[in-house]
Amino acid sequence: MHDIRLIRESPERFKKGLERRGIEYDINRLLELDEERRKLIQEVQELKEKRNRLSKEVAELKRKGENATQIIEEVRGIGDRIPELETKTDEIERKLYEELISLPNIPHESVPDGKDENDNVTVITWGETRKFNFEPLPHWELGERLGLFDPRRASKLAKSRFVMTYGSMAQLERALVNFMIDIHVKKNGYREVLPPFLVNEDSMFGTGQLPKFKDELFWVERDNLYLIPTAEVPVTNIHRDEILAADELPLKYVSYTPCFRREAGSYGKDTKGLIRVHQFNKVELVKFSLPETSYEELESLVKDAASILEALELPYRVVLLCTGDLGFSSAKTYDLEVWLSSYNNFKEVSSCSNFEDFQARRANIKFKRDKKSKPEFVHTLNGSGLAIGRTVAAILENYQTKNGEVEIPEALRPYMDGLKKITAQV
RNA sequence: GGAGGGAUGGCCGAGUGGACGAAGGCGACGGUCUUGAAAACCGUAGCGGUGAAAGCCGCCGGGGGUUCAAAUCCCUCUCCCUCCGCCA
Repeated sequence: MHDIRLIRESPERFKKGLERRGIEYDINRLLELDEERRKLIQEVQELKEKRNRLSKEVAELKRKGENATQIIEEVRGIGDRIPELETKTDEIERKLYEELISLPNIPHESVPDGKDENDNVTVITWGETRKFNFEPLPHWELGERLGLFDPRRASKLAKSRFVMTYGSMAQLERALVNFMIDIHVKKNGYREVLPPFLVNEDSMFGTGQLPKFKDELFWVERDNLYLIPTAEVPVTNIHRDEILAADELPLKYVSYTPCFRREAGSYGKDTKGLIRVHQFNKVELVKFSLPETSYEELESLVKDAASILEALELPYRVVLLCTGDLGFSSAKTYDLEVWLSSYNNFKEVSSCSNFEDFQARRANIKFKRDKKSKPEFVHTLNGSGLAIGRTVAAILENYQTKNGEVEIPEALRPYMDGLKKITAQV
């Protein structure tokens, strides 16, 4: 959400920011509403001031036992006008608010201009993509042939786009969760948190999923709760409506949760395997930062996420999203993409973003530089560290052997009871 | 699901429609004292809006109402707690 005062101060900057996202927006509408709102507020304030003053006189007279009917009559007239003006003010404020919450964040200056994902910029490529001396299988075929991947029965249990794994493939998933959390806690200095998987409307609003992206969410109507689409939602909202101390920043959390996404409008895309499903596991990194260091924090967030891929020796690249591909709440985003032979391409396993104060303003998360100073909004950041299902897919495809088995990356073996290879029905 | 009880500042906790942004305590911060610390004593402190500023306005869970005037009265919603039932 945007700050109307900043827009008022530098409307051109704001307008250009939206234009970079390809949004033509009539900014004057905002400025007019703002103007009108402030005029009304001042008028109401003056009336209230008068009413308060006269009411005090009434109290004074009554205490002395004197007659106050004359003043009471006078104040009554003022009192009648106030609700009228307040209704008008509320109406305008509502309109202004609706506008402000519906506009996406402004891209950071370092974000390249572009129309869509084709204009994204690759900034790092790491590792060699594997050359196979046999025809490699996609991960879903590997999994099914091994008898460890069962999307058909998962559809029977729930619906299509749900998946199920058995045995060492299920264990691999669980191992990856522990492996990733351990690294982020022990090496990267994050604090582990296990949050609720269902959250209320306020939380969904705070991180920007509501009201715009309701169709993407699973909703439990009876209790008016939403299944989280990412741990970003509960974890960022941990500090909703709080004022933090500057010396406790940055706050760094790591969180494992399942994620639930309706994937509305993605019919026919990535229909096979673990790439696009309604429920998947993810380890998420969330930071609360000082405004002046948030872009350094973004860089280290990317490194933290990438350290997992390096530990697993999976080839990846880091892509800087262009203005046209940037998410609604983000000011700057790097995607980490892992090599998948089935796609003959890199596929996103992590998305690391700096939201600046966009979410903090929605969720009302502030900090104070010291006791006396005025509260300011923090900057929030998050990134997957990593998406588990897609990492499983990447391990299967990158570590497959000629006979359709899968080697387990060295670093992961301690988490797999020392198992070196996934074989049929294990 | 049934019955009852609550929601006041960072925390605890008073509050008779008018002197209440709100007693008192704890905690916090600054100072005095001290070699240092503790104790004691003195002092300072909420959030938002509006305004160039002084100031003004609003905020006692949310929303609405009564009144010249609401933390206080009325309506409504939400959340929390206790007991019973169910349950990993």
